[in-house]
Amino acid sequence: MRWSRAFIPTLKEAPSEAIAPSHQLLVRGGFIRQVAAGIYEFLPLGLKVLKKIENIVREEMNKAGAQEVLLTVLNPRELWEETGRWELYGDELFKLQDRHGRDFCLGPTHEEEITDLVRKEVKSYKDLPLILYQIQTKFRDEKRPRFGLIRAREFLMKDAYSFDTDYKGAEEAYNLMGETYERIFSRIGLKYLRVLADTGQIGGKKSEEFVALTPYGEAKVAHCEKCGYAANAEIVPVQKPTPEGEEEKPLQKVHTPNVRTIEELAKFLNVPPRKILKSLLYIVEGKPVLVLIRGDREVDENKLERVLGTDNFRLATDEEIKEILGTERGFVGPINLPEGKVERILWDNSLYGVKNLVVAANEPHYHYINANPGRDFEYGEFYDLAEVQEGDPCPECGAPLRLSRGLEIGHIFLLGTRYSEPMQAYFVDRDGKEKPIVMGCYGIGVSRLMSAIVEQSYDENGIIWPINVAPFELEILPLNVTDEKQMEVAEKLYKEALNRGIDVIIDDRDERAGFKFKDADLIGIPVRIVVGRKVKDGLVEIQIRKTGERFDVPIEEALDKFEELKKELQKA
RNA sequence: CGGGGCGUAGCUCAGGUGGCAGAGCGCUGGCAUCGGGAGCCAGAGGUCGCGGGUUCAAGUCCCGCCGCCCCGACCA
Repeated sequence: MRWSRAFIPTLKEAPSEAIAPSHQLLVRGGFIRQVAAGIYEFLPLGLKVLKKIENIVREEMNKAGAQEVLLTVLNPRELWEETGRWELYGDELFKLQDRHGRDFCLGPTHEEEITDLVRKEVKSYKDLPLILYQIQTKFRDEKRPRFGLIRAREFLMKDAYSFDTDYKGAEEAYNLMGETYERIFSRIGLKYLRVLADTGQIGGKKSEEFVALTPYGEAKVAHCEKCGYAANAEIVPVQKPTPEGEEEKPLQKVHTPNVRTIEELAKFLNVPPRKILKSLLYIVEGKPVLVLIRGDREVDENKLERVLGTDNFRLATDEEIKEILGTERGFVGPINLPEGKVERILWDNSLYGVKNLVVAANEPHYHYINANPGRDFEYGEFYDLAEVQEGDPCPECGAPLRLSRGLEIGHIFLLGTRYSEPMQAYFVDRDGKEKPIVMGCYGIGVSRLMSAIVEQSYDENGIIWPINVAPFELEILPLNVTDEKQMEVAEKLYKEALNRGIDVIIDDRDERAGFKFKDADLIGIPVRIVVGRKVKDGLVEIQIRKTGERFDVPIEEALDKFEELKKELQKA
């Protein structure tokens, strides 16, 4: 490619709406452009990277024996009615009608369609096992699209589905996909964690996420350096503490004017937050539910959802607190509750066995000190509702857990018969009996990967692409295009690089050197050969984007040296 | 969906109290220059998000709508 003819609209400044580094750099580097919230165009450079990622995914999937198909974007409503997801998927489903008024959706995922295909064609155990996959654009009307490609409403996904005669086979497929994912993410050059996860809306028996470690990620993961345990924070159990042996002191009511938050209270009464009982009033399916937790802990609403069995809940508003409990925010507690007003009281494990607590009095501007559950008010049902914290004991070995933020780039599910049963995807087994196919499903966010890579690999000058996914492997940069000798050498190197099959770009624009260096850094080409004054001594300079290293080599050795460097960069 | 912010040139932004539409960068032409977005001269470029209202007069004040971004809950 000749830069003078290329469509690479780079920007000196980041657009104001971009916050995440990957979003800013992908826009500035001319990889993507936004059309609407969460909807992006891929420009030539962006598409090149996307295709390289896609091909790595494809190669590894094929190696694992999976077969590529291409399903449809437009899905008829009937298919989604069969699994109940036309309703369950909710507003995230993009719905539309054809000219006859028939309902369709734009596929957000393809369990329904693939199961439909397989149930029609697979009749016997002889047709199994089978793994099918596709790389296709998905549509989800996300509540909040964010951070460029990180959470988009239209995005490229690789989705795979496995079909087996029994759980043993399904588990083998699941494990095979897990290993395949590890190979894919390693080849792409990502630092990631494989963690246990919630099966969530998709359903099923078991699932793991692959999380790219980056501070801009949306997922919180906990991992144990001692035993290797790793899980999405929302499923990490937090154990009950050992009961305190402290002696119970007499209950005392104290005036706490306008002291509402845990921090204010801790300061005002000079007690540590862990000695404060925090009470949160939730409205669950329209009914008030009180959640109690230790002052130094936060409620994990994913855990709460599992305990409540519904996602239809939210914190009560100030008005609701007044109306239901007759008190104000900050002064809600389990003591002196008005009779029959609260549907249910849930205790977090963190409060187990704690003594002499600070508890709000359910009366504005008053708290109790030295309140003791069991003596001053009743214990209730205990549950694990707390967010895991850095240093909490590992559920496997007890060593302190570490917390990191990350970006979910892949997710594998052992589905079982969640889809095959309702959709009646049966096969006839060796024993002549009809049985439901046992399924698994496996997703990779292909376009999201592009952002994940950038999040893990950039500096103040721009992107640093791993060589396997870089838009070009090599840039040849003649400093002065009006210098005949320089151009002659640059052109010669360019043509020979093309002959050798190197993915190369030559910056043949009549621009100042600094300008061209800035652009090259921004778009992140891993290696460049600078052709400058030293050509008259038979030398060119090689520069490595990642390390900033630069050194002279004889012109005729430059491309050999590049190929050597490429191998090293692929290993790193 | 709850809370907050922002919409003015291609980009980043400035435009007290209502009174001629602005800057830097980019773009076009010219000059100069050629190892880190340097400089000089000249020029083009606007439905001030959209609709209504108040006013002699609205980018500015009021009402409604739309769009985009951020925090929270959900997902690859």
